[in-house]
Amino acid sequence: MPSRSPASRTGRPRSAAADAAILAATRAALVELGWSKLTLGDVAARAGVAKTTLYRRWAGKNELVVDAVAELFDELELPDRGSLAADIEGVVLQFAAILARPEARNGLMAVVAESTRDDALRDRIRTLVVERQKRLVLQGRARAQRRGELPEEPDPEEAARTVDLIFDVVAGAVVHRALVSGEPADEMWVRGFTRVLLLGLAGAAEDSVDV
Amino acid sequence: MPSRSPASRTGRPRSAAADAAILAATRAALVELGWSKLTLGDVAARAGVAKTTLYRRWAGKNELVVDAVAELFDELELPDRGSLAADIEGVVLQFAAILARPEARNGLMAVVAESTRDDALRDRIRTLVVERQKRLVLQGRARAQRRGELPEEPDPEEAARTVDLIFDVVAGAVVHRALVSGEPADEMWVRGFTRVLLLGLAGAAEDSVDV
DNA sequence: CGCTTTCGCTACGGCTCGTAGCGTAATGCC
DNA sequence: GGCATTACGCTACGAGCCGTAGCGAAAGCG
Repeated sequence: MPSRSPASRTGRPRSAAADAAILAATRAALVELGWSKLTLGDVAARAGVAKTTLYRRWAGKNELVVDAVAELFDELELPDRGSLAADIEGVVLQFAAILARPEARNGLMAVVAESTRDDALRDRIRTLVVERQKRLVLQGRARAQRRGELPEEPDPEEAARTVDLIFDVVAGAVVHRALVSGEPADEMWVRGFTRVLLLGLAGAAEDSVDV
Repeated sequence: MPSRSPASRTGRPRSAAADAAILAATRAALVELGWSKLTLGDVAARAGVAKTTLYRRWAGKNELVVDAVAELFDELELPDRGSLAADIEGVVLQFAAILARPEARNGLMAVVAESTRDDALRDRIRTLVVERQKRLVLQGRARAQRRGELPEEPDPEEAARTVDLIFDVVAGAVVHRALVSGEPADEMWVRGFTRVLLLGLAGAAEDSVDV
């Protein structure tokens, strides 16, 4: 996902291997050095690439790290586990596993912080990371509605608001657990979370319903 | 909250006014420059203080920004609004208002990202920012239990897990809405969120209960 | 008054940044 | 094959920030 050259069909093509090497080197540098101490010169050296090559493809550190981290979220899937609760638990555990990796924790939050002052960066994150996650919410919700576990929402605007809300609650809770509270979102936590999400605070405490 | 000098009762005392000026200058610099372009030299110049003075009090950029941002959360309170739902809505709106300020958005996420590689910084954030917020959850929960809106939880370990869960859900959702989705956590959103939190996904869609 | 600590100022080596310049390598088109 | 075009590796550079040292002056305390 480096910055595309404007449709040039002639000349030497860019090395796809270099792209992969640079992104992998970026993740490795994130693990070892963290965001603030990561330098583009170091990344280039790790990737076995000249610094100038790196600058020809990415505008700066922010864009590079977004692309490097975004690849981590490619593996996210939503297999049908039979019930809404099981689907949620499955995808949340996947999400938590990604956030447990140091390159994700470190890089993701940093670029999100930077994106509050950079609209282009915000769009990049939205396209490469956020939208892919949100698609899972849409998918799981539609599936639950087919099962009759969630009511249909005729108004499309209202439905969009609901999806956004669910997404912020789910993704926000997992991220906060992993990064701010700094404790693992393990199976026990995910069960409790799913229970609250489906039944609410009062309902979750009751022993009667098994999820 | 700068690094304390080891109990020296003699000599020239540190200027408290300088502390306040430095923290205010840090917030101003966060607004104008953002985290990555903020330099300690610039902060010192804004505060009308020598750069060396700044380094005598704070170990580095991370610690300084944590302290500067932490002050923003001092105003958080939990007035009794009569019901759990109203209490939640009130405190969430306060929290959202703080996160709407650019110095909070920008600085907070950046130091959280850095804290994934710095245990001392993580503790600092926990003490100065997170614990104060969590106290509100404890307080609101106890109040709701007195009202009979939430069940008592005899096992203290279980109760602690519940409080942690609620905290991650509430704070995480608001932060994610404000910073990742990048849309305001306004009254309409907060109402929808509170509804889901109390009633769960299925229950929130029903029209029968007014919260 | 002396003792102690802080303060402002200047200066410094070291690091990273992002770019420019050059020669070379790899492709498409004729 | 020759040519135009683009990517690549390498070197070098001015600029900016970092964090620290050293100094004299200022502000408290007994």
